[in-house]
Amino acid sequence: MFEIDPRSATPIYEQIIKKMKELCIKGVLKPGDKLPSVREMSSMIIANPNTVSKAYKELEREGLIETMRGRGTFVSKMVQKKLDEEKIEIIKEELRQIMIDAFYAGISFEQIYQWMKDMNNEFANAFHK
Amino acid sequence: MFEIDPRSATPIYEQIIKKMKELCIKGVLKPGDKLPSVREMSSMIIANPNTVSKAYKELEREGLIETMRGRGTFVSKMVQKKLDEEKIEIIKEELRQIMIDAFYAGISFEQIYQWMKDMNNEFANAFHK
Amino acid sequence: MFEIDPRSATPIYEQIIKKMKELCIKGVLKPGDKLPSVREMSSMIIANPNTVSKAYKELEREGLIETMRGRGTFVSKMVQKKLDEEKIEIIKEELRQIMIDAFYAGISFEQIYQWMKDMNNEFANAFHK
Amino acid sequence: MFEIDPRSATPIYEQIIKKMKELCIKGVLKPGDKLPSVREMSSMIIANPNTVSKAYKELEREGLIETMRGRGTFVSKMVQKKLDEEKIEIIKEELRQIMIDAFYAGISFEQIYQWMKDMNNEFANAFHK
DNA sequence: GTGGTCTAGACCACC
DNA sequence: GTGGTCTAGACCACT
Repeated sequence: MFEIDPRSATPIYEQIIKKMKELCIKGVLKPGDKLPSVREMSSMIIANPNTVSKAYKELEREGLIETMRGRGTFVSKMVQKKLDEEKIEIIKEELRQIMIDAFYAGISFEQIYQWMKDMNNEFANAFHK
Repeated sequence: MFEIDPRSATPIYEQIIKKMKELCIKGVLKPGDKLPSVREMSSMIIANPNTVSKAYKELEREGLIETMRGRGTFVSKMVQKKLDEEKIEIIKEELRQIMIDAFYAGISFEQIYQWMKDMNNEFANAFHK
Repeated sequence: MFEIDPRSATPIYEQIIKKMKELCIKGVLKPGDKLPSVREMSSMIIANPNTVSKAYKELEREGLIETMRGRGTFVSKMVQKKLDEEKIEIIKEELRQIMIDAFYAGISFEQIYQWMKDMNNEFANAFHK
Repeated sequence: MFEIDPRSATPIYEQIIKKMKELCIKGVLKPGDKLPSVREMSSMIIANPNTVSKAYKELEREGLIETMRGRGTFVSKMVQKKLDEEKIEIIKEELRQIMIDAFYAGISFEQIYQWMKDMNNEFANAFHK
């Protein structure tokens, strides 16, 4: 369920953030659910508590999770999808880069579109609710 | 034409690589075209020559450009789109991450698809040739 | 009337203290009024009794409330405004910090002054008696 | 010029942030100026590099400073005072709390207003430009 | 040289 | 029990 690759080029804390977002969007983690404590998680994935803490703080800053002092960390009830112009521009640029990489890797336009549809399915059709 | 952002989180040498690929796919740079020399480029974008050199070497390794000793660096004639399973898997993972980020940024599925089509247009319909 | 935010970065016991002071200065709580017991309050705001107790003790130490053994806790009759040099210096530093934050948040000097006047009104003109 | 109190209740990294903002608003640090490197600063104030780094990152997130990879950290040229509703509400609440504390400390309304004007002077009249 | 990431281990406040 | 802060020291990528 929670796999982290310590050898990967992407930092561990980022892997945690990504995994968490994925679990939330897939509905595995629901609003109000308690997350493993920093120490629990750090021993689960064999990482330093500070590293987990860093991931949790970033997720909190983004509004996906909330920490209740002395009680633990929970999935937020209100995930307000705020339209941040700057953020949108960044995502668009990332998409452009992927399209370029995909082209050079010989991936077809249709293949990408198919992947997108598959992913939306995986995400419990999050995009069409 | 060649904008680099020294403040960006993505390394300068990577920005150069990306920009190069984009110019190639858009048709601004055509096979056989001569690239600015490392020194020219480094003074153009105000970067360390080593940084530019690193980008050129990586582009050469990927087969997009070729260095002719004593004559300069040129866009390759044959850009072989090699189907590298590993590379494809990486791109798919990146796409998944973009889909997740897009969801939380409030971007719609249709918006993403529209962007993709626009980009293909920008890229001289590279995907449908 | 008595809202506590368990998600806030400021500790719950501190939130209670602040809220109490606010209710006193606004005249909602008057000298001699009985406060909810620790247990009542803790169930009202869904907090640990120890947390409420800590807040009450601090308020008593500051002289705002008094505990009558066996009878309960009451708002003090004499709130002596003691001029503590150290305390004043702290408040001045806090004000300086707010001014800096306000500047970077794009808040105008006049806006701050207006807020101050509004708050004095809220506080039953406590400052001008 | 850069005094940090390791015994203070406010975390060192926060003290750095506050000091930095103050130096910027006072004009001691000007847009484009280079900041001491993380290591320099950490030895200057006798703190751990990680602690300084944390402060720098937060300042960067807030847009006051920018880091140029491998070159160092600089005061931003564009300090866009973005009107963040949430942030403004927080500042207003902090101001309310200060007013309450000031009242109980026996500080007069006029005294606070005078302080504000003095501070604006200190800040090179930042509020009235 | 610069900052970014990570670990190990410590102490503290809050609940 | 929880997370927040800090230190010491390490390794790495980028310029």
